[in-house]
Amino acid sequence: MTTKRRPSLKPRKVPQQSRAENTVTAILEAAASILEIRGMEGLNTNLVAQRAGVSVGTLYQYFPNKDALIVALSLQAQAAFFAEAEDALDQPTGQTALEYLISVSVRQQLRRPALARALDFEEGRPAIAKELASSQAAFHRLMQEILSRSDIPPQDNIEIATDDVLAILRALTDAAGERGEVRRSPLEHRVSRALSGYLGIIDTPPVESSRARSRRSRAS
Amino acid sequence: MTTKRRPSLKPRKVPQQSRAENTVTAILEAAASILEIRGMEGLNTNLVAQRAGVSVGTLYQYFPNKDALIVALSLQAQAAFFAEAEDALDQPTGQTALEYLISVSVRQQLRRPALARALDFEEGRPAIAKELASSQAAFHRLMQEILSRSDIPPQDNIEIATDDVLAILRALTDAAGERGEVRRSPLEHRVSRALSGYLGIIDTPPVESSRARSRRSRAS
Amino acid sequence: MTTKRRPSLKPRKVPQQSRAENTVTAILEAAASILEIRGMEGLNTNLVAQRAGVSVGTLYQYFPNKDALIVALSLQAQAAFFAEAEDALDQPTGQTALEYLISVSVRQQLRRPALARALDFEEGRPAIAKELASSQAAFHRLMQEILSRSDIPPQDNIEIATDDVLAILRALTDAAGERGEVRRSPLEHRVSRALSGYLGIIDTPPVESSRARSRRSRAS
Amino acid sequence: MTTKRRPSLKPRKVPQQSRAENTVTAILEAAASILEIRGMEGLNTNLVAQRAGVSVGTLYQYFPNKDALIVALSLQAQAAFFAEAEDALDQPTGQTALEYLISVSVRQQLRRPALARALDFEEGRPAIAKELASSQAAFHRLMQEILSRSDIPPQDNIEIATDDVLAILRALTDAAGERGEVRRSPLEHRVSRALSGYLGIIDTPPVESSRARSRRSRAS
DNA sequence: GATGAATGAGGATTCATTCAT
DNA sequence: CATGAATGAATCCTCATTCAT
Repeated sequence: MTTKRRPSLKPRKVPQQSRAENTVTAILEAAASILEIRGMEGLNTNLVAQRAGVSVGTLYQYFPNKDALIVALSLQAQAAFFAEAEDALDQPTGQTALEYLISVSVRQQLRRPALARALDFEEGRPAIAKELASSQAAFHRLMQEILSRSDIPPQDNIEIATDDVLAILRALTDAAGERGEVRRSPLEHRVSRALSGYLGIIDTPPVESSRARSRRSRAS
Repeated sequence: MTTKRRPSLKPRKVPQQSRAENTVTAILEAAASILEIRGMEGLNTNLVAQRAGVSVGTLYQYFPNKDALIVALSLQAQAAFFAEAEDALDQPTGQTALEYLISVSVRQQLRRPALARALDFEEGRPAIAKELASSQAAFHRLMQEILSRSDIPPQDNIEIATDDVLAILRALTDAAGERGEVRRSPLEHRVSRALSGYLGIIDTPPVESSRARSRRSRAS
Repeated sequence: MTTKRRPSLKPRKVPQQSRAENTVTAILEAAASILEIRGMEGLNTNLVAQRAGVSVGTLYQYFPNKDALIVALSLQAQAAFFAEAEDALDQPTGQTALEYLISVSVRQQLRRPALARALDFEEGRPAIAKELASSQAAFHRLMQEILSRSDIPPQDNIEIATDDVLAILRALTDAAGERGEVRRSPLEHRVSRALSGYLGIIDTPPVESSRARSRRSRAS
Repeated sequence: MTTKRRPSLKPRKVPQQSRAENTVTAILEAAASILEIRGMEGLNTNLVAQRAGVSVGTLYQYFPNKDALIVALSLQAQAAFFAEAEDALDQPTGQTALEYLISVSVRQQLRRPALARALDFEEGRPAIAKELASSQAAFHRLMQEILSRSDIPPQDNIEIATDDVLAILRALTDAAGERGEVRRSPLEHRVSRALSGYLGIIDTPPVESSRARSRRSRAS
């Protein structure tokens, strides 16, 4: 007992041998799959270790506590997302960049929808959010940069707009995942419409008709 | 239009507060305030009982288990919401009905934002969701009825659209609550824009001014 | 996890029903006997609960953690000691008061020597010492008051002298307990000699005999 | 008198530091400093290894278990003490020998007071005491030899007297260390008074001045 | 009905120690 | 010999729930 400093949620030690790397991977995958199937309430460190084929002690060599598992999983997902998402900046216009981002988000979310939802959920917990702050900020910056492009109507409060856009993105993809949707394109459209409306992007008439047409045909 | 006036699902007001009624109220309020301040992890039945000034035994007299507390709290919030929300059906058009609903949602959410968020969060848990299914369905029906009005563009899949609209509504109000926003009007605008975009509602310029007027009067 | 305040070591709740009082007594006695026989390393909350014939949960109703058990045990011992020790102040002279105190200490220590030693030991741990500070201070004051009597040579630094006297008292009684001594009188003599020497008290020959006599009668 | 000069029980100095020797030294020093700063509860083999810059495996190469670390540390301290303490036997009288021993003890204790206290503490644990028995016995013999000198009043029970003298010595030096005292001379006086009193040594007034003188010269 | 004492399964975490490389 | 990854028994502690009074 005595004094107990609040343990950081960062990984405790970096694996230095390859077998250790495997161990970490196995632990994370075990945690992911439990989270997916049983949710946070079914997640306990002993089970994770068992499923990963290691002892609890080993788990704790790499993760200081249970929350650190969630953090690591989130970070992993975010890194995967970011790797693809950054390319959005190469898009010529804000609108295409936004579409790109939507597409990436949707793709990621529908890969392991249940996991993604569970993580979205957990990321809301203060203890976790705190740890992910910097990573989240990177997202925020990326999105904000896109929203600041000249072809996107200027927003009253860019910070809030960014937050909201991300919230809508998450809400719709989570809902789709929960529903068991698997087709990406319809979801992308719906997100796109909500965001366009939110941001005040007018569907330019000429473009609109052609795009709408193609959408209609694709949607069938 | 379609429907006129149906009996609400929940009593509009609680009858003369009997002793038992008082106890239940005290317990729920204790649970609510704990949920608000410490979140779900800080909520435990012993603490709730203590804060409510009753014994745990008494708590279990009224609530069969912990989840029942959450369910009751949600139900209570939903009843309060529904009491106001039903009037949306009296609105002449789908658009005004939607605006009305947005307004009610925002108002409710900003009353006790932290509590509302916590409940939104918990309602996602299967165990809870199951209990709330019928109440949620009522919402869903209400919203769907509005979205089916003739002045709102027909949606490809009305079920999904309804879900999505509710998801967006929740996402934006939760985000606002988390941010500490207190002014309703800006939030209502933002939600309105997102939903209009999602639903394909074109903001007809002339209508806009009249809408703004009505909104102002409602906001008083 | 989240935030974890350092729990106080004070009893968690005061028993309000008589059976609860019995429970607390049983827990403390169980802890005492384990401490006596197996020492601190053999002491664990599950074992204490089992030996007390209650569940762990019950133990934790009354003691916030393991250390709180030690604290309670120490406090109990100190209270017992104090009850007798205070009468030392009624003695006419500092020297007789000191003798009186020695006698009380020796008697207490030899009642349950192993327990007393274990507690003396644990009281040294910062976490415990902190909690006992005020109780210890009372001792300190009592002793200091005695050492300040006119028939005891003035000490260079009364604080240090008090500390030292207590340390010697404890050291010799602990050593005696460890050795398995059971006779009080020889131990009292030895302590008395050490303290007299430390304090610079000259054993006035005539007085000595009378003191010896009185001691003998008290010892019966 | 009785004994002249016997070979010390421990090598006076460690031979040429081989690599293994260095490792052992590093481990012990790491353990010592942890013990000093965090006490026994902060001491764990993994930490010791890390602080010593070696792997746990290596630590276990040299020390069969954790207690062996404590034992080694104690043995080391006792060897250092003994190296100086033996010379006490060269003193002409029992009283000067005792003074000499007090002086050595005080000096040792005040070098690393926190460590010394922690070790004194641990040495009380049966598991440790058992291992140290023979080394402790050497102390005991040394002290007993001194107490048996003709200028020291004969004790009722020489075994007990020896024990008690050592206990007082330890108690007062530990208390001083805890208090943060750094000056040796006042502490030596206090110990000396307590022991003289205990042993029945009369402070012969004329002798007193000469003793003070000799003490001063030693203290330089 | 109310009380609050008691329960005990469940889960987090530590750390001495072993062992494959 | 050294390394550091892995082990898992041991312990602490929580909290939903039950039950005697």
